[in-house]
Amino acid sequence: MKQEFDLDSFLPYQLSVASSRVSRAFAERYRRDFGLSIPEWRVLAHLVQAGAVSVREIHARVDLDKSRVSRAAARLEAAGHISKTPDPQDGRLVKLALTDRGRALVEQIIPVALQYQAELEARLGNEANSLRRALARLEETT
Amino acid sequence: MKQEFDLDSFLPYQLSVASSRVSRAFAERYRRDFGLSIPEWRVLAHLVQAGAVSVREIHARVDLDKSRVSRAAARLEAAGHISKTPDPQDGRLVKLALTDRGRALVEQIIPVALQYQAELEARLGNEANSLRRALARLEETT
DNA sequence: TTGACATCGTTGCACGTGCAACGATATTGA
DNA sequence: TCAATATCGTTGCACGTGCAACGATGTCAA
Repeated sequence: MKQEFDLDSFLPYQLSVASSRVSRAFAERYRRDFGLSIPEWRVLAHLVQAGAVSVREIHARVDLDKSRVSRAAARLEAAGHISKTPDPQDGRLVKLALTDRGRALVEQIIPVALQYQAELEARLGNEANSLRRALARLEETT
Repeated sequence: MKQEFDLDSFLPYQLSVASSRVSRAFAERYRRDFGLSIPEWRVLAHLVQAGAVSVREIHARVDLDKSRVSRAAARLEAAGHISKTPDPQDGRLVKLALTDRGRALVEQIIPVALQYQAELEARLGNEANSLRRALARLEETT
């Protein structure tokens, strides 16, 4: 039997290509405007909604290896965007929290992020909600 | 005004997480069973449907930087899965082609790939086609 | 109390990647 | 004809990442 296989219609490939293009474009935007990498942006975005939180928690919630979180946090601290303080209850934990400067930065980025999302949704048209549903389904069944 | 932002419902983030999980799981499968990386798999998959083809062409068609294609091709040649021959018409081009051994390998991988895709589609249920449509829409509007 | 084990965050290391530069070859235009 | 320019594939390099190992701290059971 003849082997038929079309990479272009292979779902994992389509997903990977779409994702890397979207990420690259978005990453370029906030790298240029704010000097941030993707892990740094994820850490900030989580802190703004979760308050003071440990590296471990971010690692678990945001799909980043703990070493990535650790290094992102180190850079963010060096830039004055977050503070790192040992947890008084549990000396193993390090609490990360936004500084005022960091919060101001995040509040600049969020509108840019939302606008980029809106551009994506405009490109997707009525498929936008389908995409969200499908991705949510994948998330649930992991 | 209070800033509201939920990373979990941010589309680029959802897309990135879903994609990296799918890719990681799939990559692990054919790394373990066949010793292949993602770029190598893409090169093989393209060769099986396109015949003898240049590095440049694969680079353009398969969303891989040409250095990645070049290195993947070097490894595949070392493993005896493809041949690299200079194009007689244009000395700058290198034609890549599957060897018999490479073709036999690809014919082993394809069923595994299709099965993994089927598992994904099973998880997605009736959202599978939505996802395909949405990804196609993103592809078109790039 | 204390020893074994678990968890946290950091770090060393190997590796893959993106990007730019390079030599080699082709093409183009004067 | 030949100099300028473009294209192709490879490679050097800097950098980010995943993984494992580590020291420090905490937990738990004997």
